[in-house]
Amino acid sequence: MVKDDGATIYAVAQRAGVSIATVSRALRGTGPVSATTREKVLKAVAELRFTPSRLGVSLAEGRHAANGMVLPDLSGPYFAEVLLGYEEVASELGRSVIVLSTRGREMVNDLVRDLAGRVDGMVVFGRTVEDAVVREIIGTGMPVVVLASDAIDGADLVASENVESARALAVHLLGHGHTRFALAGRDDGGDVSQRWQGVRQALAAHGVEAAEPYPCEYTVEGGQEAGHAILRPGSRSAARPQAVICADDQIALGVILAAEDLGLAVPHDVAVTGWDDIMAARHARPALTTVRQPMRALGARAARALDELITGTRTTPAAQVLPTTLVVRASCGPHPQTPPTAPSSQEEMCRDTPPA
Amino acid sequence: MVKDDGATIYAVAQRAGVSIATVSRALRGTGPVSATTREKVLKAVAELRFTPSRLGVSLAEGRHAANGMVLPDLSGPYFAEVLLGYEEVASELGRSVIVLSTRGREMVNDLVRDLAGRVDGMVVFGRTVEDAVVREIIGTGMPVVVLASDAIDGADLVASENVESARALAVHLLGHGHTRFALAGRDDGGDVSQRWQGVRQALAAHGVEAAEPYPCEYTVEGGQEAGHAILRPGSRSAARPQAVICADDQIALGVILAAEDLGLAVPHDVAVTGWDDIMAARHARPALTTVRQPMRALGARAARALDELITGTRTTPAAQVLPTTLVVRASCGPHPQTPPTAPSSQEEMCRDTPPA
DNA sequence: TTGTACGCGTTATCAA
DNA sequence: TTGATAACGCGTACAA
Repeated sequence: MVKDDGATIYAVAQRAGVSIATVSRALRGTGPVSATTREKVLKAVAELRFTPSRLGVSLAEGRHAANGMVLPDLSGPYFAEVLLGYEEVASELGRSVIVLSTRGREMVNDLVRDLAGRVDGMVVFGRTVEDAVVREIIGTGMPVVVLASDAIDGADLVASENVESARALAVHLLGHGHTRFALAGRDDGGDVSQRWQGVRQALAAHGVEAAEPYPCEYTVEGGQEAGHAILRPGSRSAARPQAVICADDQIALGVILAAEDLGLAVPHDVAVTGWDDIMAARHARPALTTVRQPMRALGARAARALDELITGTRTTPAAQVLPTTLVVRASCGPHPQTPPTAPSSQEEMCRDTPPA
Repeated sequence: MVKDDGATIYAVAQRAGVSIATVSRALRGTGPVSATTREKVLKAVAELRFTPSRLGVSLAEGRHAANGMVLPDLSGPYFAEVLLGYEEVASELGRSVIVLSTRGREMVNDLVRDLAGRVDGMVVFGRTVEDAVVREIIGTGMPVVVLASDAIDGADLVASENVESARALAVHLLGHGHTRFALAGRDDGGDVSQRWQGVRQALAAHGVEAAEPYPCEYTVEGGQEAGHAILRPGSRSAARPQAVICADDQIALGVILAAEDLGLAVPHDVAVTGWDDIMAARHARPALTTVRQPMRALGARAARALDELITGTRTTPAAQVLPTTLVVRASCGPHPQTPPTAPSSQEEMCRDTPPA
């Protein structure tokens, strides 16, 4: 019965003394129905608590009215916020959202293929599924939007700007006089790759070279581990780095924890920066200097782009890159040009207001 | 075409020179098929890149192989973590997850009814949908698990313990010598009601009475607003409260912000506590004393309970209440019995390790 | 071991 | 204005 109300359109038709075609027309207003007949139908519908079976509708209409989203993980604020923006718009557009988290799951390919069978289009976070599988799905004609990654042929891309803001971050740190840098966060070949690239370019332009990124996970624990490895006396390089640039805020929080463990003061002994501007970044002490991503907007944009592709409003793939904001707080060091007593004056590029 | 590969089971049957019944049997192993025939079928399947239409399968099988989750919001770590635990288990059980966030949406009832047509069962967070609608859905025979709320007849309940831990929290604060308490967070008639109830009981047992909870939203901004209202000189009561117990961590972070705004030191001038133990709670300064909820476990338990109901393993509704942990950190005041130089010794009931 | 035919619940076309 | 009927794509008794 696929748990509906049990009542089918046939039951309604019988009860109203009409044909199923008339019931359908009366209900969706797709064709002429006399007032009298409509009355009878609606009455029968009410009495039987009839709700059209979603399965039947989808089969006949040839669409699911549902979108998918494939993300690597739901822990941490970043993906949840993107999903939030996505669901909000998708729902507004009359589409349900099916989520698939691939975190450490096997059979991801099969799960994604199954998902593809349930939706009219899907958003795929970069680095969650093999490119080959994404291409395969695109090949079936299904609209796909790739999120926070490099473009894939035939799919839309929605990402936030990485290289420029990474440069700006690095330049800001150079302005503090730092010359020994460490990077924390596994190079994922996607978003983070671009960040490291931007950082390296900016540093190189000033004759500074950073060590290879420490390949940790994007979690607080991963950051803590990285922090120990990077900051422990004589661990990786001769001299302890003066600044640790982290691939995301969670790593940065972990690095700060590690610094505490080692008796180092942030930012006095070592500067630490993050990326994303999650809630904890603002409330941590020292508050995190970071790069704010428009997380909800990413999801919302992806939802709209996907809708265009599905409805056929647009047929050629497009790419949109959303701007980010450097948020300077305390963790990168004192900003002498302003009195340290006024906390809000620690912000340079952006006031420390909550994200819109 | 509902965007599959386009190839239907008929095409496969024709190509393999067999009937669709044989194709179906060969593919799902539900009946005898000769090795030779199977070969032919698989060959045709591969050549045509055939994937059974999910719609057809669902229609024929009479099930969606999908579960729903209705939550009020996806912002903030709490709901995302619960969803994570839910999706993880559901996926493991071969079920997709459709999410519906009701945050400030109209037509919630219709959206929930639509969701009901897409799934074999659903988890509903308390206070997201009118009880009448939930009952209506239960009335259709659909398995429902209510999350973090009061029980509803005919539905399972999964919640975390509130009253006892609220008592413990209040008692701990009383132990600090505080006698003037304020509560921040709108009484929602569900989870939070229970917390306020527990707090009040414990305080009353010591002859202390708390003011009415300040009815703010469960966000940092809401907490900040509440903090100002509560802590501003001469605002609500004659004497400023010595402790502000907040309905969740985000509110608590906001209250701390407000205290800073007003030039008050936490915990010296005022103690602040939260609830949930989100990531930011641990990294805030002062670190938040809070009550840790097993967020992922809540989602995971709900998924398993729902599965039991769907598969019929269990037919009578059940309720499970998961234990919580009081996590004592710095925001509730100094703990003189231990040297303040050892940060980890600030924990009484629970070491400040990351949640499992 | 294989094939036929029906059921699942709609929408939509076409004839009346 | 209405009704019969053909899709839509599959699973599966039942017959062969």
